[in-house]
Amino acid sequence: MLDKLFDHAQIEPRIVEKSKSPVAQTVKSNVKSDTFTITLPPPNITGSLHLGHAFTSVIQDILLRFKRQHGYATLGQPGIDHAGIATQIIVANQLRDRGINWQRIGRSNFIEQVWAWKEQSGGTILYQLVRLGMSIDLDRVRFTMDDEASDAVLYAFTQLYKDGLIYRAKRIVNWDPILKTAVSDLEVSNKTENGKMWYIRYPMGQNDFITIATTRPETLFGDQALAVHPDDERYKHLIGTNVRIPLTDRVIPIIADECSDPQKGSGIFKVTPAHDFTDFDVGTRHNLPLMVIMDECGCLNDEVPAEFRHLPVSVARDRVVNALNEKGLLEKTEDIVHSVPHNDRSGAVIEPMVTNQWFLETKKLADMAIKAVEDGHIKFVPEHWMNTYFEWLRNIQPWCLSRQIWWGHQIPVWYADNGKMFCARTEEEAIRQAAKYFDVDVTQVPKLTRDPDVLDTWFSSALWPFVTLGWPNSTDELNKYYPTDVLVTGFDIIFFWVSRMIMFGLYFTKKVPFKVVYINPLVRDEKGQKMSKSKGNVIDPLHLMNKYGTDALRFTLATLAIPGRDIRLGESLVESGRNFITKVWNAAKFLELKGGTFGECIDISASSALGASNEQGGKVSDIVTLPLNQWIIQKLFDFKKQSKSYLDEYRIDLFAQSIYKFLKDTFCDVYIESVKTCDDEESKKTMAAVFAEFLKVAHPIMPFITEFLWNELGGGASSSMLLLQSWADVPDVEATQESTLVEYYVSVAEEIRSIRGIIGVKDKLALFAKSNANDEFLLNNAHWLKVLARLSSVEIMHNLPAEGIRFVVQGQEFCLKYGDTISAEVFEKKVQALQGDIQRLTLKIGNEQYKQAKPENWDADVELKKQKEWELAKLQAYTCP
RNA sequence: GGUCAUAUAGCUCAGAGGUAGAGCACUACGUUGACAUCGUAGGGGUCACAGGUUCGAUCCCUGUUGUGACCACCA
Repeated sequence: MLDKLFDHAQIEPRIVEKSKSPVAQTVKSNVKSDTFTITLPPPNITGSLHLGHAFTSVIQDILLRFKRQHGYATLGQPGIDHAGIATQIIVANQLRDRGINWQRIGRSNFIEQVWAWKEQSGGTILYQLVRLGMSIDLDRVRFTMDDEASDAVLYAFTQLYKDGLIYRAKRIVNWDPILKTAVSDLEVSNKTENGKMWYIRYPMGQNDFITIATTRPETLFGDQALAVHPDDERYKHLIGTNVRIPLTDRVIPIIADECSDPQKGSGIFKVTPAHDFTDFDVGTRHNLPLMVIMDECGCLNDEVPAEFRHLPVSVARDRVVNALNEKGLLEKTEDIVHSVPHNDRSGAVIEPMVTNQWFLETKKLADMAIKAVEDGHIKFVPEHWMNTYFEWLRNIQPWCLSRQIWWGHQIPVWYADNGKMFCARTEEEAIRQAAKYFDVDVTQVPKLTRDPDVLDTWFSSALWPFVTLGWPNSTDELNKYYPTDVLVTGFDIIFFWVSRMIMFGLYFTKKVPFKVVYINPLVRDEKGQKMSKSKGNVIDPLHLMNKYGTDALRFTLATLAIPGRDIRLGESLVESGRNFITKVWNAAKFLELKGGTFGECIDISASSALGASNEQGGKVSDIVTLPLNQWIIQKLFDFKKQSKSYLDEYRIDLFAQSIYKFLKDTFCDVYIESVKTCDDEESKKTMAAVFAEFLKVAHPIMPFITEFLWNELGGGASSSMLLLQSWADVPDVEATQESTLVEYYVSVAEEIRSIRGIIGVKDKLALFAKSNANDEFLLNNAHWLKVLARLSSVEIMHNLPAEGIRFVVQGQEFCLKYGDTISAEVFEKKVQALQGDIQRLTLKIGNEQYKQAKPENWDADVELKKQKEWELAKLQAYTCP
């Protein structure tokens, strides 16, 4: 006996436990050659489950379960990411809180601390994902810094180095003076701030000067030139002459460069190649020296006059401005609003600075990646995200790979004292290379020093889809599961991750890493705000799961998986999701009450009699005789077909909707209500069969309740778990006459209900139907029509009574008798509605071109108009009290 | 400055070239063989605006406006 409500807290853990082995098994299975693979985006080891994870995960799991049910060898590859900078910050802060300075304990001690922390907290999120119903095998969890992944990273790096795509260069990068590392331009976000524009006079000759505008006066010590536009009449004559940098004795030239915009500022700009991105390019064009005037902490260094040395930028700026002012070299100051680059993670103001870094030449890789999508080898869902992808790749810059932090994959390059580099997967190999280079025995090689930098976290992430399957070794798994099928992720990491996986996938494996990129919407709060800890509007998925059940949360998220639109999630939505789960539960209770079980039900699977006869144009009447049962089975087939096609198109939202509609509108509202009037075996068995099929279809979205009911109502007795039950085969059957008539009388019932609303009568009504070819059917099926339409009796007549409300459905006349009266108001309303319809139809029918363009539609409209006119006439014939 | 998305009921959002839909909220009624975490019914929309294509546009095209996001620039 089922309880009053579904007790998710009790049942969910049991189902999780029970599912482990079959989930793991389906990965190993070699029965079927078809595979389906999703590499789960590895969450950070610092992470805990938030709604964004929950949402992405549910979408992935729905796809995984759907495919697994259909017999695919299904792999959802789990893993976690070492998240270089993010993790280093967290562990450093933890040490600080314990009174330990992370820099002082040294690199190897620090890394030991991170590993310890990883062991302790890493992976919690994976258990949370399993609670969410993710059908993944935790024995397969990989880590982006495990031994295999590390080897793969070294392999990839050395390969790219050998191919000449990786190089070390002194170039301008985004420098974070707090973390003391380079960061990628993707990690930099610009914040709009109030600032000032200073107009500074650069002395020229004896008494003359030239004015330039800048927001960064403290960088003037690094200036190498002033630039004007070659066609700017105001300054043309100055090109080639010199000016003196204020506060110094250094003299720099005035140069001509196209990129100077006469409209901006004073039309002249100072060129500081070592500390500004555009200036770097100008400097390169004009062979200007790179003079770095800052240290790694963002303080001015010894290149500047003594009084400004070792000052942080902000302090130095004020001092420089004051000094300029005192010397009369500050012309004016303007308040402006401008954007300033920040690092989100550390909060630091980014200083563009020239440093030695490792770069990856990306142009060729990007071209390959662009082509793969252009040629349709990779599809984006929704498609428009392609544009974002293309836009970035077409303007791609070299990828700065190196980070000056400790936690990560250390760059596999060793230096000899003379600066010679040896790139190798191991130190031994580097020594061998050095021995060859120095032409000495390996034991005689001078001391080599390994590059202290580590790789950008996304380097290892970019290899993830194939590293998790054993690459660079040619493993069975790699051959079987790669390329993977779908990548589900957020639009915010299209640049960081998606495009880089595609580049590396194509480069290293010569194959696309995945065939479809499903970009899922961003989860926001009820007001449309981005959820964030600082705003305090974060909804904890664990809270929702505890309160409403995991199935409720999954169902709710699924209904919201609308492509191309951010979703707003409030608790009330999950509540209505929970209500639907309860509805499923209650339908099961009714089936149980009726004595229906899955062990004894009509076999409507593909192998059944229907399936066999289907080849000869089988009909549902071959397996059930009662019209109601034929009808519901036909509805079920439609539902299954529709559901599958929605999932094939990644319309998870419509899939959820079709589950909702079938269960509620079709199965509960019509079928269960009608079947209450039937006490025969066939109906019981049909109901059981249809509900069993429903559970199969609904399973990917609500695995817990469906699995439980499957077992509870006898499905588990004869076979394995629901998660392995296929609902793939849907026979293509023609509607039987009986089921068509059921459909028809259901619509008659709907019409009666709406009339009842109009006349405002609640009592049971007597229905008279004009005799026609369906008389016998109507008599035999009046029992359920009476329930659906709340009728006291159904009678067939050749001449309908003169009194009562007349209506027509598809040409058949009906009359409803009632004791009450119609109020003048509702009567008038109905008349107006009919008149409006008739007027609209008259106009439409009068359109000669319409008649010619769509004759079938036109005929239907003519018929419809006749009916409406008839109905109106009957209504008006009725004397309104 | 560039790109993309988006505008439909009080709210959150589906939708199709030919009568505008759901859920929530609201109103009324209701415990009739599962279900009050419910049922039955109801009110409520110039489908942002302006052009164009079409016999017909809320839907397709163009433009405008609002909103959101991303990229770039920022002397």
